[in-house]
Amino acid sequence: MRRRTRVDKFEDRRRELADAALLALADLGYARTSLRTIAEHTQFSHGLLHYYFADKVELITYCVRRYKEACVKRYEGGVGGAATPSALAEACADGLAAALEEAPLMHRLWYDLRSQSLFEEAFRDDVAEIDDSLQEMIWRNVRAYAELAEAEPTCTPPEAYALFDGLFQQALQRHIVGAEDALDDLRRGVRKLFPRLVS
Amino acid sequence: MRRRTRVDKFEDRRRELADAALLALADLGYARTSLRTIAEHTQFSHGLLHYYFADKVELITYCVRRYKEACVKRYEGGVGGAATPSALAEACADGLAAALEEAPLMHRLWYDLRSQSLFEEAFRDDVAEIDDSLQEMIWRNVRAYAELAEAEPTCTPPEAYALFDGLFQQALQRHIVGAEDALDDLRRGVRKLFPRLVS
DNA sequence: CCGCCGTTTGGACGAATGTCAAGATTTTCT
DNA sequence: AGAAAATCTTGACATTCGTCCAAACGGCGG
Repeated sequence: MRRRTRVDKFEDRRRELADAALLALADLGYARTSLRTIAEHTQFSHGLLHYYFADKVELITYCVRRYKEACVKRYEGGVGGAATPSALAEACADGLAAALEEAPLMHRLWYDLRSQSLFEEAFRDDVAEIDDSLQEMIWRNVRAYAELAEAEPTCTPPEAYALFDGLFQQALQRHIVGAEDALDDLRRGVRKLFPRLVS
Repeated sequence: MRRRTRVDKFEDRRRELADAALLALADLGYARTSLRTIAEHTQFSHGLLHYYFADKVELITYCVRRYKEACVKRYEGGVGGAATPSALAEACADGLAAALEEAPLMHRLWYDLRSQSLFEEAFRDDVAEIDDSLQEMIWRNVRAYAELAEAEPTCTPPEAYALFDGLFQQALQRHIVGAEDALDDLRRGVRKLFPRLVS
């Protein structure tokens, strides 16, 4: 009982600090975010970060894992109630576009961290896990589309994920620089992609 | 005449320093590359960098432009002598896979810089230019494929680029972490993508 | 040979960084 | 209430960063 509350409080504060760190990272990007700027996004001083995290790498990796939690929670609902193939494609397209519109800075951070993981091995495992769960999410949709269309997928799960991710990343780029048709183009591109991936 | 040689020497040295900087950036990534580490990749001292470049941003942007030069030069040749659609697709697939295998660290740097451009506005214009030329390169191939197949492209140039880029980026990720089938999967993915993009 | 001018060096600067520890403060338990 | 444990602040440290500058180097025309 007592032990429970103690570790729980500790973990709660870790989460709180990580969430603040994620906001700072989303604002400035990995390269420009220091521990002190992270602390400025909280109500605490910078020294506290080293009470809850051994060093900067542990903090960042914890942030990445936390981001992943929110990510899979968001997408695991999936698009269940679609009766026709095109309805499913449209629902998926709207979902991706909504995700982009809702939190573009978080997705920008995701691509930043994924790039960083190619240089910093400490991030690779967590980033790979997130990539896997995103790939699963995409594949569930492709498989569901194929079933509704009474066809078979003509691509592998990594292939499908790469294609969808390419569309999403480009849309994010254009959305961030202010292109107003980025979201619509993303929706259109996603809708058109589904039929290209089944027999 | 004399003036020519002076400015030429100046520009030559700028190029030389930028090339060394690109090697350092490819090694360490943007976030971890300082002016002193760049200087260590040259035969000169760190002070010299400020003789040839006003500040770090100007150096990096110059590097990005220089990278672009090499990029477009490499791809502008294109795949001219293909008689059948599948031959063209295979040539393009081999070209992209070869580019990845030949200089994976440079491509890693490209994706790093593209991510940075989402945070640092100073890089955006140069990055956008490179993206445009890559998009053109992809579109030339898609159009050529459509002609050989006596069909019409069913996608826009940005769409095509996004899809190819998604495949390439994933292949790069997997290649860098040591996946041995990354190159083969990239070739297969590219070959299969062409027929999906024409009527 | 000297003096000039473009080049290069190496050190210095202030600011910012990650890390750490000692002390102050708050919470918790008896 | 008082002791013990936790949480948090504060200031300091050694480095490293981008930037700047005075001095030294080197080739070339006079």
